[in-house]
Amino acid sequence: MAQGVGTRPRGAGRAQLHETALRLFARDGVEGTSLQSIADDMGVTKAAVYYHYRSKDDLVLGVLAPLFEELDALITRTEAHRGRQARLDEFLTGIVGLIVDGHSRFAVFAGDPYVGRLIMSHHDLLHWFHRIVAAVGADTDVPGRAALLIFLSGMTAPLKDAGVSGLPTAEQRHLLLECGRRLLQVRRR
Amino acid sequence: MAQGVGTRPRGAGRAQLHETALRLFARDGVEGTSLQSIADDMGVTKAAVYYHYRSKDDLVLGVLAPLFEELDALITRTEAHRGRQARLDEFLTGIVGLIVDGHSRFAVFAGDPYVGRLIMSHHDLLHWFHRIVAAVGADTDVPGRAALLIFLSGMTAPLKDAGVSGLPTAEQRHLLLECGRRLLQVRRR
DNA sequence: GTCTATAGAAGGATAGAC
DNA sequence: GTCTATCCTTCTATAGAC
Repeated sequence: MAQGVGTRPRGAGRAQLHETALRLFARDGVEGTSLQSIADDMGVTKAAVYYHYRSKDDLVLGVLAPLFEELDALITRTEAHRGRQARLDEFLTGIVGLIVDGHSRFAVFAGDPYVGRLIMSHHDLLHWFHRIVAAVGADTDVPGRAALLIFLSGMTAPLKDAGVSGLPTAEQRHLLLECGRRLLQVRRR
Repeated sequence: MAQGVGTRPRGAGRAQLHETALRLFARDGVEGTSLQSIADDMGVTKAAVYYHYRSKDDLVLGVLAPLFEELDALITRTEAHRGRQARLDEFLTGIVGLIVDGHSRFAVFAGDPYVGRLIMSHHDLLHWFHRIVAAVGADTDVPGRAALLIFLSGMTAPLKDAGVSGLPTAEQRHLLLECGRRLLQVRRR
């Protein structure tokens, strides 16, 4: 069956490259991972990597691309709800799912200094963040924004803990969701 | 006045080196900061940096050293309290203080992949984490540990937000403390 | 689609003059 | 305490054979 644009079968090598690169990025950081080490891990040479992407930056963006799409869809879904509580719930559920099932893509996205700078100059991370902030109604509310930031940037940490990563993913989701709800619950003065 | 061990005045250059290195580490990540760029920023040469530290790893540890001492003191102080609630309170207040007043030392410590690996092989980060976990009584409690991890690793994010970093430090402390309390409050089933 | 070979830049680190 | 000069390694990236 034809599966997309063009006739060329878009290599299985590409999928393996994504998988390998993501794993090393998550473990050693993007700047701590050379194209050489990726190639070594795959048992090929650097030049084989350059066949798929013409620069390291491109590779990083390529690896993160699926996350960008899912993030975009989640925000759109969130914006469709009415009422802050409903939006918060949709967003939290969705983002927790992305993190637990995302094979550490989110950790690389949110935790790596190199990625931060890269995104800032390509996709504009700020645009997404503003949409998120507005979608959950935290744009006029400094404490709310602070809580959201803590959650977004801290959320991936428990998954590296042995006691948590050993749990079934359903429980991981539940655990993170609990934390998110506790942290982001609106407070009346 | 004699001020410490030895006769040599432990240069003012060293203090400036610490300040510069910390600023660049926080902005670009440790691996994204070359000794060359540090030297350039200070208006000296690489060799001048090597006078103070014999390797980059040593420089990183030197820059973080004050944090290690403060962290150690805080944990000891926390362990002295009786009752989980009192310990949690002492710890939260202390750690928030370290982060707000620490000139981004904690951000580099907790957020940089390079530092993670470095500490693992020198000071043993795990030892500290276990002491922290035990001190606030989260060692047998997986959800509690997850919440603690989210807080410790996410806590520095709001301070990079313009709306938060513009506040007086007293309010920043209050804001973070609120989030910590909400997140770490013990839940009965 | 994968390889060898190599260019060219940048990084960490050292020796020794001033 | 800071400099110049240099070494060695590693990195990104390209050219061109198979």
